[in-house]
Amino acid sequence: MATAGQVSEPISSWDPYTRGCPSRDLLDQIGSKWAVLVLGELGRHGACRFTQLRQQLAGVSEKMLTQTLRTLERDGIVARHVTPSVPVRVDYELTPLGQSLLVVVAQIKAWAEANMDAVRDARDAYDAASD
Amino acid sequence: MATAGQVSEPISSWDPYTRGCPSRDLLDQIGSKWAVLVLGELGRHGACRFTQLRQQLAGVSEKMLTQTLRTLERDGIVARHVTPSVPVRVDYELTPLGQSLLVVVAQIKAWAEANMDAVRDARDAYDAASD
DNA sequence: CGGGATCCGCACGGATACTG
DNA sequence: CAGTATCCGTGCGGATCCCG
Repeated sequence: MATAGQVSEPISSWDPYTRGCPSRDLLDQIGSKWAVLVLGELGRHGACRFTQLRQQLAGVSEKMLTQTLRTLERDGIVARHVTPSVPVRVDYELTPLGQSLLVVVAQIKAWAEANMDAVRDARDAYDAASD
Repeated sequence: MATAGQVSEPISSWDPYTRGCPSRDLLDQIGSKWAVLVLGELGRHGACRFTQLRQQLAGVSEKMLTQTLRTLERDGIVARHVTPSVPVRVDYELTPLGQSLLVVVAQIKAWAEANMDAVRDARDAYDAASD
């Protein structure tokens, strides 16, 4: 902050270490389980339909998928395209903003997959020491 | 499940798109708000004490900080060093595994900070259209 | 087909008080 | 100082029914 002359410049000092900073909630949103998986799927597949996503994210409830998509849409991360056919067709795809997020989010997913074994070993060791 | 004969094959096919896969919960853990902030702080500062972390993560409750640290410790991401002095001194620091995670996790935090403005604009536009 | 609405259990997450 | 223990509200998250 403190940079002078921000007449219409919204400062951008969004520090999530500050109490009540909105970037903290954004952090939680984009790091959430379902958001990461939705992002990843849309990144691979391009546009996807609701049911298609629902099947890929095995075990997700309709409610959570809808909620996740709504939030991502509201945040400008995914775009929602409605085709007014007889059975309505809805497609979701990443916005440019969403694609930039995908890059970083894909790495967390990759890390989780790659290091699951190491984490599992650490857990076993920890639990064994607790006895 | 249902795949017969997983005798001693550690496979490492930890696909979070699969229902019930443990990597899904790991994904949630490491992407959580407090975990990201703890990782970031330990990454900058090196070893930190409990109270120090508590002050940096403004607004975190003791319970959540303890819980976060415990989980990260169990997963082998942070190490807990106890110095048996009269007032007990406890320091937390990143393990090598934790440092590898820090690299990817720092990017989400950076993304959230960098794109908070764009997200806020998108939200305003979305909310305005909802009227 | 793609949700919106609703009910509900339960675990998350905060506040407080107490202990080694 | 660094937790643990406890109480408790809120909202997550699943299940179900129904509508456009």
